[in-house]
This record gives sequence, C-alpha cells and structure tokens, in this order.
Amino acid sequence: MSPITGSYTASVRIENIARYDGQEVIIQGWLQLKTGKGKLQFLRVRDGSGIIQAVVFKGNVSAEAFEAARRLPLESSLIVTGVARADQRAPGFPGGYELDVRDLEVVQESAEYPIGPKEHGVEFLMDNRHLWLRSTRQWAILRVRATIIKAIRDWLDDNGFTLVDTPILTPAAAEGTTTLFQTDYHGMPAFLAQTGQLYNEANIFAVGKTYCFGPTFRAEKSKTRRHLQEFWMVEPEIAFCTLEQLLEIEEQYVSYIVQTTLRKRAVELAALERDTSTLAKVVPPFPRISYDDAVTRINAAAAAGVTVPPNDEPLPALPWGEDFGAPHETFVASLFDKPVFVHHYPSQVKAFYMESEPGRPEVCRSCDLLAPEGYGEIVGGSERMSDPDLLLAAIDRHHLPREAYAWYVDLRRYGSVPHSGFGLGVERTVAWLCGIDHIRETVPFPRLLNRLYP
RNA sequence: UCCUCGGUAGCUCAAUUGGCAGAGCAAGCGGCUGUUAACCGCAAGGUUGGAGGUUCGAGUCCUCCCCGAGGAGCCA
Repeated sequence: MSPITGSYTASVRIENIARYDGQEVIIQGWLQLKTGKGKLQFLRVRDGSGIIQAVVFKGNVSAEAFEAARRLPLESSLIVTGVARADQRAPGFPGGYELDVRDLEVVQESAEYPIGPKEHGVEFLMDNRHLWLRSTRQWAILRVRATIIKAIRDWLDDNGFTLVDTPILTPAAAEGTTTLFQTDYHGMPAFLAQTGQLYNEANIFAVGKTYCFGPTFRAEKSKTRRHLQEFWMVEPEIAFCTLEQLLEIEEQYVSYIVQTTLRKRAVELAALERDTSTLAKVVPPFPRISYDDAVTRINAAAAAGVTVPPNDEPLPALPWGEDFGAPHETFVASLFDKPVFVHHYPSQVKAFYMESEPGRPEVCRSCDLLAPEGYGEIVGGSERMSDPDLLLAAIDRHHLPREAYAWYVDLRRYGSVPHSGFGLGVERTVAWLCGIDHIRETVPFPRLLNRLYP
C-alpha cells in the first residue's frame, strides 16, 4: 500500500460493508434521508457505492454529535464512525447491515435541499438534474450505464476488434437523411457527426475488425421518450463479413452485455425494482424474422383488432415498403421472449450504402434488433455495398453529391471485400436493462429538444 | 413542423355554476429509544406563467404570447 494514501484508505465503501461485520468502520458520505424518534436518530447515508442506515442513539455519542444528527439537513456531507452490524430491518443497498454510530463529524451542513423524499414533476427534476443524480434511482442507473459501457468495450477488445476513433466534426451529411447540427469551421460549414460508420469502413481495411464509440448528434425536432439530441453509440465494422455472420456476432455481443450487467449490477437492478427474469433469457440464438413475414403478421393482427401497449391502441396496418412505427416494433417484439432480428427491409427505407439482396433489388441486406418489452430498436446493421459502380449508382439515386463521397467510393477500388457492421445505442440499451420508460434518465445530463441546462 | 394535455406556496396538488386561494410535504419551534417518504402539536408560507379583455366580481371565461409534458414524423 502506498504511504501517501493516508487516511483516505481508512474509510470503508458501503458496497463492501459485509466484510466488516462487527468491526468499527468510517464511512464518508452524504445524508440522504433522515428519520428519528426522540433519542434515536436514523440517518440514511450514501457514499456513492451504496446506501446504509446509520443509527445514532443519544447515549452512545457526544452531545454535540447527537445534536448534529438530530438537526442535520438532507445532503449534508459527513464522516460517520460506527460498528457495522447485520440487521434485517436495515434499509439501503446492498442492505442487510447498519451502522451503530459512535461518532459523527459534519463536513458541511447543507443548505435547504430542494429535492425531498416525495414525488416531483419532470420539469423540476430536470431543472435540478445536477442534484437529482444523487437519488437512489439515478445513482443505480449511472452504475448500470457504466457497467454496460465497460461490457460494450470489453467484448470487442477481447474479440479482435481494434478501437479506431472517428471524427466528430465532419464536412457533410454522412447519410444525407437526418438533420445535423451545423457549426462554423474557420469559415466553412461543418457538422457534428451522426455516425462514424463511413470512417469505420475505411478503418477495417487497416485493422480488419474495428469499432468506434462516442457521442453522436441528431438535430431532429424529436420530443419522445426514445430520443436525445446527443447520444452515445458503439459502431463495430467487420471485413469479410456477410449479413448472416453479422447476426451471429450481434447476438453474442448483446447477450454478453446483458448477462455481464445482470451479474455485476444485481444490487442496482434491485434498487430499480427491475424484473430480471426476461433479461436472464437473453442468450443466443435470437429469433429471426424477415420484413416480409413481419408485415404479414402485423397486417393479420391489425385486421384482427389487436391492440398494443403502452396505450392499448389498435395496431395500424402496414403497407409493404413502409418502415415500422413504434406500435409495429412493439407488436413484433411481443411475439418473442427474446430480442428479435428483423432482416431484409425494403431498400427505400434504409440508407444508401446497404447491399441489395441478390435477385431482390427492392430489399437490402439489413437487420434491426428489437428489444423485448417495448424498448424498440437498439441495434441497426447491414451488409455494405462492396461494388464501386453500384455504390455510385446508389449515391446518384439518393441525390447525394458524388464529390463528398469520393473517398468512400474509393474504398471499393482497392481490395474491396464483403463487409458488415452495426450500431448499438447506449441509452436505449440502458433504458431496456434498467426497465425505465424514458431515455432522459439514462444519461447524466441529457440533451433534449428544449433543454440544454444544466 | 403538427396533434393533445398542462402551468396555483420551495415541492406535489385542490379550489363546485364566475363569489373570502386551501391541504400535505419541505423549511422553523416543541415532543417521542426501531424509524423505513415515521408520527403528534404550534407557527409560518401567495404578483394563481406573462400581457390585454369581458364582468359588480376572474385561479376559473375570451384573445395573444412564454414555458413544460406526451405523441406523430425521423431515428439509435
């Protein structure tokens, strides 16, 4: 142990409290909640790793310490010394233990804390997002998010993928479909990246299997529980990979992320009251259904008057060739108890660079992965066009400027290979695994249509 | 951009047909040795989002504006 760590190491992390049963420990943290009964005060203390109840009995501590415990405002910072002991009545996470307090030092007495132990409205909580993060639910989500991100990186790093970063400032619309945030680049227009995929396609020719992972930006005027203006996405890209091979990679990948999170964040998922039984089923293989078959089943169900959550509205019919709406995604996902692959979408609803299916030019070698329980599309992927002439024709067909894509077409002239890739949205994955209904809680400081503060 | 709903105490909400603007929680004071968003008592807390209009009288009705929420489109 380093000699300069000093008193820092003297404190115990609440998540490890079970190791110290019967011992005197020091906890450094904040007062999350308080209740009391005369000479007995119950302080719920959190330290970032967990939440524990500290019990202060007047007869066990100095008069000053007891008065502090009795009067201390919520969110005051404090250092508590006490004996860890098992108690079934003790609330908290991981729970099962409480602290029999012997001393209490106030680091700072908090000002009146705006967020109380009661219901609050969305606007108020979002205005106080910098404080809301301290609440149990938000804390648990942050911990799950961090674990999901680590799993996202670990699996790729351990399976031959090389991280190659892609630019955030880009010269033109990468896919030419969605609205981009524009900024000034020394007098030239520049745009915040909406994907790193095109650059990934260059990078696979250097490293074979690559991924980029970072924030991405969409300036669409979307106000729904599934959309952010700024969100994080991991985009793997693989050389010598067909659509069929891609799906096998995706189901291995997603299963690893889910199972790792279940194993490492059981306490946090319990704090979120997440029913993990459906998540436990997320293991390969995932069911596969073609767009054609999905449309058939949607229209049969629509004709039969099937309704879909969350509002139990009738499932609308879907003419072949149109993209799924939210109710269609929910319905198709509800047919299975695992994530489901929907493959071979109509080319007209997908990006220009997707490879056509041989013999069926109207559909492309694409695939979306729909999460169960109505969480919708969390992965979108495809096999990419590998022929330079067909790619140029697609660029023209979509009225995209050839000059901007010259380098991209170039990739198909020097040792072109079949290749595929996908993008996985971090926030939608977090929402799914945490079982929360709005994406704004899956990122510490969400960027929403009408919110840039805090 | 369009559709729907909303804005009253620090917070969550109520206020009958247009007739004295009220509760709970938080904050303050007092009490309580097993509380889980404790409980009991006392006291305090208001430019009803903004502007204009109708009326003897507007939180309530009308017009415009601002802000927020949910959804559609689009997407991860």
